[in-house]
Amino acid sequence: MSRHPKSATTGVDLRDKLIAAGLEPHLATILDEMPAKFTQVEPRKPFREEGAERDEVMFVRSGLLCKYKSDSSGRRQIVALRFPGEGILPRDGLADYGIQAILRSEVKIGRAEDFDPIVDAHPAMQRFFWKLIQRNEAIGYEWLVNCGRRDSTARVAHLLCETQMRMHAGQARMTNPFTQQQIADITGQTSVNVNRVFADLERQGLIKRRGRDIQIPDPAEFRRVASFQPGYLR
Amino acid sequence: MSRHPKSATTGVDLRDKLIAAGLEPHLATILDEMPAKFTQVEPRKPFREEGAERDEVMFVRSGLLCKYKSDSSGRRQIVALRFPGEGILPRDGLADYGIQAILRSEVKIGRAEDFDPIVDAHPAMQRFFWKLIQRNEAIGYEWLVNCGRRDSTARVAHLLCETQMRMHAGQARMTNPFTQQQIADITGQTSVNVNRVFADLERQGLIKRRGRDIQIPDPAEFRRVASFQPGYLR
DNA sequence: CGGTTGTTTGAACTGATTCAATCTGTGTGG
DNA sequence: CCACACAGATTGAATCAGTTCAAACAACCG
Repeated sequence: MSRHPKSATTGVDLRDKLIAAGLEPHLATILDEMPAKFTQVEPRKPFREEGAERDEVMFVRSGLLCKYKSDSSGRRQIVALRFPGEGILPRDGLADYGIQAILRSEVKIGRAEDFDPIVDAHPAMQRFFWKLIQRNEAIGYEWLVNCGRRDSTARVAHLLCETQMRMHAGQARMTNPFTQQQIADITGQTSVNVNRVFADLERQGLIKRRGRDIQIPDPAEFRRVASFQPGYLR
Repeated sequence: MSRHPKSATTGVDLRDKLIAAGLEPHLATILDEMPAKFTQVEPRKPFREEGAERDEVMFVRSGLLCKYKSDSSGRRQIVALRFPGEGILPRDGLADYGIQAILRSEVKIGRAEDFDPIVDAHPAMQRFFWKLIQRNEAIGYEWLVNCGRRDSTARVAHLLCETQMRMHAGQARMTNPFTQQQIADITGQTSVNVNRVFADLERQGLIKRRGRDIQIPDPAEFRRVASFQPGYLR
């Protein structure tokens, strides 16, 4: 099975992406022309640490980033994902989470001091980011339900469904971008158990695997098992 | 043991609270004078349902509100709390969560159509709410770590520590506003187990209980057990 | 080829759930 | 003031889902 899948995700044009998400074209242009640099972020290497200054805006052009926190006992929890077209807004003060790449990613990084005045000057842009924040909030709530109330099978299946949507993949197949350890870090389990869940899902005929490629013969049934209701992704 | 503690939480002056949280006085006044009505919200009664329109701003004056979601199997997860002085911002479209009172609460409710123009007109107010949103985001991330990575004892202890801070109580004692069922709904457990955790904590001398009143003989040790780092609350 | 990362499997263990029963305050109506 | 209903807390026993530890295996990379 392929262990290191090529970053299959195609790079997106950020400006188009922002427009598709509802931002007016002329505002998207302003954002696009904001001084910024594109950076390659490698998986498994430290990128932004917990407790560091976070005075940057970041937009993911390709790949996949995660925000993570570590408990005092060192156990890691991934608390959010950022797919291509999504971003991480600056916050003042020290960030309580770190950032890492799940797949090799291209990230556009701008400074808060350039970003903030732009947003201040355009109420429409404000409203736009407001909505994005609310979407992220809704996803966070859904993750809490996932961790707190669903069994391990549903947790993994739900993550796959959400990932599928956020990658804009079809419902019948997808390429799983995560290692089993990362799925464990997202769903609050151990990698050993995630492995068993995958085996179970396959045994039940809910998925077929070929390396990281996953076929879903009956998407409706799969979503039922995952108790996945895509509404929260808007 | 007292079963129905009087809503011990004192009502706060919302304007003062907003100023204390960093909003400039003249902006606080504007918000304060926004058309709005005060409502009594009773615990355990439905207040705002999942999937309903959510075109209101709400500020908690006294008591305690929660946002909750239900899984398809009907299991309930509380995904956020709102203490006095905190608020719930409007979102466009249907909300994916319901709202209920944990304690009898007084809530100031305004319409989004009154609130939005005010925020649009004042970048400083924008920045203010931006920060509040980021605080809520940080709390959400911490809850994910709590549910995903800590054992049941730490989960309950952590919730108590956070509650203590957000209620502005001292570190050596507090009045627990939750039923054990609600703690279970927050920490992703069953009420039976929460009960056992409380018994354990007491047996270990980490807390002393008298009804809903909790004494914490050694706050530093308690926070260690909870792996509570208050930084995320700012 | 050797090193590294990720996946798979087994066996033993344990923390938490489930189900069911009991107990204890509180408030209500007679 | 008592009887009753009710919400919430407590406890026990059986069960089970998920962890832990350890080892083996597979795929890719330089």
